[in-house]
Amino acid sequence: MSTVLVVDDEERVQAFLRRALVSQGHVVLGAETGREALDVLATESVDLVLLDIVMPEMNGLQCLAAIAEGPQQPPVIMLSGVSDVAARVTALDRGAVDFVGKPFHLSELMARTRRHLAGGPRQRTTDRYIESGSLRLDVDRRRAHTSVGVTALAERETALLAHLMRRRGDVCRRDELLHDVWGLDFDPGSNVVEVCLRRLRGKLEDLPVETVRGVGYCFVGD
Amino acid sequence: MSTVLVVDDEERVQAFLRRALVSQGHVVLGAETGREALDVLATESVDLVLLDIVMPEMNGLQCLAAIAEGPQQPPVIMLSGVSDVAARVTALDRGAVDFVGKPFHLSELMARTRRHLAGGPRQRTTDRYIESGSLRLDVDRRRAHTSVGVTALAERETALLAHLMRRRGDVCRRDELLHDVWGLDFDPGSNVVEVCLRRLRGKLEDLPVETVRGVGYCFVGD
DNA sequence: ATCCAGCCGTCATGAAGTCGTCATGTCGGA
DNA sequence: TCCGACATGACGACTTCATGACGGCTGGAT
Repeated sequence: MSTVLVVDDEERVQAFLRRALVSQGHVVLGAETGREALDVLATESVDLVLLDIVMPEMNGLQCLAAIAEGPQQPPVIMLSGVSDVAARVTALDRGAVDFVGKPFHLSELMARTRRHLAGGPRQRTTDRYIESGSLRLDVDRRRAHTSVGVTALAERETALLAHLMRRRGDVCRRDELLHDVWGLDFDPGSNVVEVCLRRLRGKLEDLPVETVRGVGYCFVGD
Repeated sequence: MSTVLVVDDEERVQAFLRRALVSQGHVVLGAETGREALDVLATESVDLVLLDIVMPEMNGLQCLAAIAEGPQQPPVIMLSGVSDVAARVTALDRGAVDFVGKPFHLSELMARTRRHLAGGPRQRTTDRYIESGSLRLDVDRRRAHTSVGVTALAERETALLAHLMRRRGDVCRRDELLHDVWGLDFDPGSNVVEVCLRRLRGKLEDLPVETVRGVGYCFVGD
């Protein structure tokens, strides 16, 4: 996956972050001082740096500046126990991509980590909702909001509707749907697609999906 | 879902931000001048303001000061094309909760938007209470205050509910909960999560937590 | 030390939801 | 009219979740 460098002089924080990052599938490098961090960056390819501000010898802000001069400039997320606004501004000004105060919630830090790693597994947050006219699909929660009300959808139904809505106006061929929604590269010889769409139509009154005989289906929203 | 007011005199920036925010499920109001923004704030309920600094007529800093005098004081995130440190410090000193330089990464701005709409980590880390609708969780004393009364919760129950409430609106995956609430990086092969949630549901009538089959749970309070 | 109450993980079992398949009905086009 | 494609309703295997019960454990009170 990706390589993350954790720079913190506290042993426990190091271990804590390492565990969390490893469990997310990342390779984790550690450094206990700014200088050590720069050494690592000089030799290892790093995709993201988590950098504590308060450290002995060379503090995080100095280290951040040094990283900006170095051979590679991975994104840096600053960690800090102080909620000092000035430090935060300085850090962001000097090129840190994000700033997280300690104590932090692990999930939040992990979310930010994912966000700043190129093509992270959770870029999907941007298309959580798909809208068209009066219909809004919440892909995460699998709910369709219509003018009538809110309807819960099954996973497969959500995937199918999301696909059709993302390609609104285009005709989605049957084999395309089988490939993208069902992950099948062949025709199962049954009418799965029709049945799934039928269930959608049953749940959502006036679903703007029309049948293109012999080809597939087309979402015709706004 | 929240209401966000975007104040920027540039048409393109407005549209750009509007699209991004709508896709996150927010209601978006627009204003092209500071005065217009104040008018909106006088009549509409707004949860967050994105405010450009450089504007004709009344600039962002003046507008910020005026907002602080107004009927409601929603959090304000300042946007600015200038990288002037002084402007940033001034803005933050005058009560802006965050400062983002243009050009900005959309994902970063959205992250900060979400953060400040969710109640902000500045308070969150120290916040003893987590509230949502008629439900209030006292994290320290492990008590849930509802419209019915006060209920004592166990430690694990409190941690789970706190996590779900902090991420209200988001679907919390099972493995995420195991990681953040139980500290497990692997699946114990049992139904701990379900059982713990069951105990919460047993103690708190009408707990607004819905299950997303095959994924996890989602707190759906206002 | 002993007992008791609450916490919390595990398990067995039942209920509910998911989803592919099939049989049959219906419709459109040549 | 006939054929093929789609619509529809039902069924059942399967997965996942909800639920109640059990027991080890711990900390406080007796």
